[in-house]
Amino acid sequence: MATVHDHASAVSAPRAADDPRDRILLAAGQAFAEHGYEAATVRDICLEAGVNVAAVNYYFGDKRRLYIESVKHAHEARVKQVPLPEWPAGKPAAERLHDFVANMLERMLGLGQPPWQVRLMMREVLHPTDACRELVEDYIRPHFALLVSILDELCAGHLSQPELRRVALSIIGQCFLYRAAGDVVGMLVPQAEIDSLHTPGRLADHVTAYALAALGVSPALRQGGNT
Amino acid sequence: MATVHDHASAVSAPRAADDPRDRILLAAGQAFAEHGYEAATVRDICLEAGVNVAAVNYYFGDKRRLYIESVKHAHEARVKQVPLPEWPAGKPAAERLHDFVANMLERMLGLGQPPWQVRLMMREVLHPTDACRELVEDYIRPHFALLVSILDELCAGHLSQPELRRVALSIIGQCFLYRAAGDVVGMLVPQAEIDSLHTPGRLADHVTAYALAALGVSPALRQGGNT
DNA sequence: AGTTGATTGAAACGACCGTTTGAATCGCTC
DNA sequence: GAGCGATTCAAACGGTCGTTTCAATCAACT
Repeated sequence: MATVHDHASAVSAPRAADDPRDRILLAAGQAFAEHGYEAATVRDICLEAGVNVAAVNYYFGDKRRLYIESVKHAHEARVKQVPLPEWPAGKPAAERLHDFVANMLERMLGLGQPPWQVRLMMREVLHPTDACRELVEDYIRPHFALLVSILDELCAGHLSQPELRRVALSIIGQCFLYRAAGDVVGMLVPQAEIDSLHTPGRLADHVTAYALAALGVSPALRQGGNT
Repeated sequence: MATVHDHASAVSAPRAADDPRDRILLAAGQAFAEHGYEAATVRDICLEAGVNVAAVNYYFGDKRRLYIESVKHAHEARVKQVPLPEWPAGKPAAERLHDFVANMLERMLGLGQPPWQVRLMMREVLHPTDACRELVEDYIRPHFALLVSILDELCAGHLSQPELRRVALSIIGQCFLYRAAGDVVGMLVPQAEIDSLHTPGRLADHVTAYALAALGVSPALRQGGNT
C-alpha cells in the first residue's frame, strides 16, 4: 500500500494550519524533548495530537523517521525565531560580541519561546544520533564561525586560529552550562541569586565581560567592572 | 519471601571480588551510562553480568533501585579514584587553581579511567532523578565550594560571593562542554587540533590562563601568554 | 449518483519489557 | 546425611511497545 509521506515532503504542498502531520510533529517534539526517544511512546504522541496511532506510520513510516523529522522541524522553527544577529558596518567588535552572547543565551534560555525545542536539540548535542550532523552543519557551525570571526577582529590577529577556537569554546561552554546543567546550578546557587542574576541579559554581561577582560580589551574583573 | 538485599547493604558484609551483586552493578552502570535508564534492559544487564534475570530482583528489588545503586556505586568509585586535591600551606592560589582545573578535567576526560562512570553521572546532571541530589551534596558542592574559595583568595576580596560563583560557573562550564558536548566539539574543530590540544593538560592550561587573565592576575591572552 | 484515491478508525499482531514464580541447587551446621 | 536458609535457574506472567491490518469514511471529479 502506498502512503502519502513518500512524496508529501518532496512536493511540500501548502498544508492547512491544523494539518495532522503538523500536529503530530508538534506533539512528538514535545514528547521526545521531555522523555527522550525510547521513553516517549507513539501512543501518547498520537493521543496528544488527536490522531490515530496508524497516522504516524502513514505520514512518517516509523518512529525513528518521526523523530528525525521532529528534530529538523524544531531546528527550523528555532532558526526562524532567533536568527543570527546582523550589524551595520563599523559596529565595534566588543559590542558585537555582547550581542552574540546575548543572542545565544536568549535562544538557549529565553522564556518567550517554547522550551521543548531547545531541549530536543540539546539531546542531540549531548547524545548525537543521525539528526545531529545536519544540525551541526546548518545551525551550530555558522554560529561558531561567526563567534570566531568576532574574536579574531577583537584580538587584531594576536591569537592563532586554534587559540581563537578555544576561546570561542570557552564562551559557548559557559552558556551551555546554564542550559544543560541548569538544575544542578540551581542547587549550588541561592534561589534569589538565580532570579536576579541568572537571566539571559545579566549572564550575557558576565560572559562578555569575562571574555573581554581575559583578552585584555577591557580591565580585569577584580579591578572593577560591571556588577 | 524475604530477600537478602534488605540487610545485605546494611551490614555490608565483606563480599568476594566476583560477587554477583558487584557484577550486576558493573554491568548495570555500563548499560545505563551507554543507553540511558529506559533503553537499558535488565535482561542485557544480567546477560553481561552472567547472572539470571531474577538476580536483579533478588539483590536490588527492582530496576529503579538497581539504577540508583549503580549511580551511587559509580560515584563512590570516582571519588576514590580522583580525590579532591590538597595543597601544602602557602601554595599560591594561582597554582591551586590550575591544579583544581586539571583535576576536574582529568576526572571528566581522563583516559586512564573507565569512561562510563562519568557518563552515568553526566546523565544525572543533565536530567536529574532521585539519585541527583545526593550526588550534588556529596560530590559536586564540595568541589564548587573549594573552587570559590580559591577564586576568593585569588581576588583578595575584590569580588562578591555572587561574582565569585559566576566566575566559578564559567570555569566549570568550559570543562563541562568538552565532556558533555565532546562529539559536537569534534565536528567543529579539526581532528589534529583535538589530538594535540584537547588533552586534559592542555585544556587545563587554557582554562586557567583564561581565568587568570580575566581576573587580572596574569597578562591578557592577546598580550602573549602560554600557547 | 458513482468511482476513485486519500485519509481515518478500531482492533489486533508479534515482540519485548520488568517482574514473579516455584522448583532445583548450593553451602553449611548439627 | 538430614535439615535448612541462601542462592540460582528456567519458565512464564501480565502489560506495553511499535507496527500492521483492513474496513469505514471522506473529498473530489466524471
